[in-house]
Amino acid sequence: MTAASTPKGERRRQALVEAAAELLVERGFDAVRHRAVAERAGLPLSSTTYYFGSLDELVAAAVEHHGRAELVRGSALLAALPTQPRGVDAVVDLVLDQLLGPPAGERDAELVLLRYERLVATFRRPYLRPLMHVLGAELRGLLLEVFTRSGMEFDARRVEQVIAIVDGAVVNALIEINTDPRGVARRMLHEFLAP
Amino acid sequence: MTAASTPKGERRRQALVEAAAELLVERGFDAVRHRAVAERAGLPLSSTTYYFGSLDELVAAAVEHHGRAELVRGSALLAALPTQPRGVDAVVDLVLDQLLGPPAGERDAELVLLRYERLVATFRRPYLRPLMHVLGAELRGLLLEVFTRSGMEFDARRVEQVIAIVDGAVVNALIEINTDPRGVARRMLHEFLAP
Amino acid sequence: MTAASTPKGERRRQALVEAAAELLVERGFDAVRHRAVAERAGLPLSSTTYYFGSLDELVAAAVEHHGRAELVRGSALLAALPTQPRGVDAVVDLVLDQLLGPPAGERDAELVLLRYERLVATFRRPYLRPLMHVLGAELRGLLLEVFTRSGMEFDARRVEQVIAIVDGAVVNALIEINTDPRGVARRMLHEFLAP
Amino acid sequence: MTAASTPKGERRRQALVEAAAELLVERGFDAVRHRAVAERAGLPLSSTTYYFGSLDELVAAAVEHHGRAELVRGSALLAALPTQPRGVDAVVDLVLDQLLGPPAGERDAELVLLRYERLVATFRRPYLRPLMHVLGAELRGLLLEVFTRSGMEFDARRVEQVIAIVDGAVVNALIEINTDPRGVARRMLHEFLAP
DNA sequence: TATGAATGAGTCTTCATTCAT
DNA sequence: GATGAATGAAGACTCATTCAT
Repeated sequence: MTAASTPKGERRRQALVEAAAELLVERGFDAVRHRAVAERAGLPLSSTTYYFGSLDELVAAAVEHHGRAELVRGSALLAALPTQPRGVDAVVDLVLDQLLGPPAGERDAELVLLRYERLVATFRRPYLRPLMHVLGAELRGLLLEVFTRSGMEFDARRVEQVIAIVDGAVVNALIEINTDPRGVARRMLHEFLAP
Repeated sequence: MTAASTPKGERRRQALVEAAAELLVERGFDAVRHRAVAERAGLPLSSTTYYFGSLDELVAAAVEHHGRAELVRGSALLAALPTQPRGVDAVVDLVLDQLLGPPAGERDAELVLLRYERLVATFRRPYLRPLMHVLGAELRGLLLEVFTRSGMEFDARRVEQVIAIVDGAVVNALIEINTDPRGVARRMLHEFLAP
Repeated sequence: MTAASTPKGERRRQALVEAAAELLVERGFDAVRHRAVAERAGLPLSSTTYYFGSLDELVAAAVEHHGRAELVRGSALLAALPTQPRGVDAVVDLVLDQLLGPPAGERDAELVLLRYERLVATFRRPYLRPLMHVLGAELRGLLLEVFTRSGMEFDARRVEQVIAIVDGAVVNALIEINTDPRGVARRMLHEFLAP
Repeated sequence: MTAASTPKGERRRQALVEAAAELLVERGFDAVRHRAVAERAGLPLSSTTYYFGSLDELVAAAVEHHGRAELVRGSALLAALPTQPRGVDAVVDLVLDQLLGPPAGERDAELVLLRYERLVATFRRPYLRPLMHVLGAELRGLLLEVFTRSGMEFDARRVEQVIAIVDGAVVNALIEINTDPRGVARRMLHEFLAP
């Protein structure tokens, strides 16, 4: 159903979005240029402006691409999560899974970074705001459910605190040479939830 | 002693740094360009490459300029702070003064934003790392002293939590339209310190 | 009979011509582009190349559209004009009605401008020449009749002088800020006819 | 004194202006593009934006180049003109020399055309207005002097009529295949001055 | 008969950096 | 020590036209 039934135009558009999304993680917002995207997608330069009215649109699509993928993954994790009381250690990891994505791998740091780059970048790119709000709301929903299924009665305010702790920890860890944002956040969140 | 005894070269260098620093707050890292800096400083274009080996050096100088200014201000606040027990409300404000700068008006958000833009930007600009570390260490020292003088026995770990709470709150507030990062951080920090 | 009996193709073609004609007055020859025309007509982009072999054809059609409309209006004015001796003042106005169109308000200048833009543009657009000749001949016929019905025995040469005076006056008035080509032409023509 | 003492930068700037001016006569306003100008001048593309802040500036310089050259030529003719009574025939030719430039040669028509293209183009290019006013004023001064030295007491109004007659005649002649604007204007002006 | 898709060529402009003086 | 001059590479975006369907 993918290759066969997806209209060709839609496939090319998708290829551009993916190319842009890759550049976004690898080299940041500044790297998402018409030329770079087209080359990576193996498509002519003008296809970028054909499928996207402006570079901003393409950037937004790339941000959304990542955001959606993260939410899909988060939802999947949640769907597989039985409702049962859990200890702090377990909950902390579930929270990090939702907030920072999969535990590790090659580009762990880059992928985590992107979550904060886009937050900060939104300030100077108002066109990202609506998208970021939607993404943020869905993430919070997921997180709330994680707590619920773990037997913890957290309200929205408490969830917000958890998010703040994790994000604050990560943002400050970003300047380390061999940064381990996940590790730092885990420690901090653990202390917070089990003082 | 300043104008008279400072060598001309040093003065011009400083003018460039200040111009770059202004651009940095106003329009972000991308706005720090040779041309823009030189024009704002009222100096010839090539003075930028004459005094700074590359644009990165200039960016680093601008970041340092802001960082140092913040620390100077923070130190001054601290110097004027009598040692005496304080309630949570008072401490929260002192912390925010150190972490986010003066309560401010006009460009409050921009100035706060810069603190996070540079944190996040450091990941892709390794040359900023040493500087950011020094700056961070000094800030933490200031913060620790604030707690000490307020009769609170916080250790480094606790300070780190406070920083995380504030930074996490702010970073998430950055996507709001009429963002009030300071207000959000105040609420969150208050809940954290006086649950 | 118009909407009902006009074949669909012919109607769409006409819509394109009208869109092009609008762009032509509003923003000049350069503004007549496939995209702009199609968008304004609310038709698909490729309909422009489908109904017109090239952009030039479309431009020519737009020029003709205006030229014909002016002649139709001029003929109507003439048809309503009783044969009777007239003073210079009255004749001057009748001439201006024919040469510059209705006294107008809002876009007076733009509409007048077009008459000269197309004259000048014809030099570099040979494909407009035959059309411009036909249009010019008909206009001269109208003008001659105006004089005749006003009791003035002007020959073709005299008509040519009148045209020159008006056109020369207008063309020179085009560089004024709040240009009043009609006013300028009226004064000049008056002096010419009643020295 | 030309090549030797003219600073190099000024020479290159001049080369660009001349290239632009050539394109302007040969192919009209639309042909004055960065690429085309740079290529014709044998200079790198970016030299065009180095010497001229925008394409408009370059276009204006090209227009001024022609305008000034015409005035210089007109002044020279005038300087060589003894004060003495002249017949209509002679005066007509002197007027045409001033208004249309040298009698003939290769690109006669193109050069004449430019005088009207720029008049008409000014309407949609407001930045040309001041320049066109200055040029126009100087031309009128020249013309007035021509009449004075020929023993004709023309006032500004009469001069304006003469200009209108010539310009109107030319503008209408521009649509002819083998256009002879000078000839047409001569006949018309003659009739006007010696009816 | 129509049109959506597509693109190569070109538009103006910006910029970091080099270099001769 | 200082800078005006210069430019290759790249930036976002536009457009007439072609073509498969």
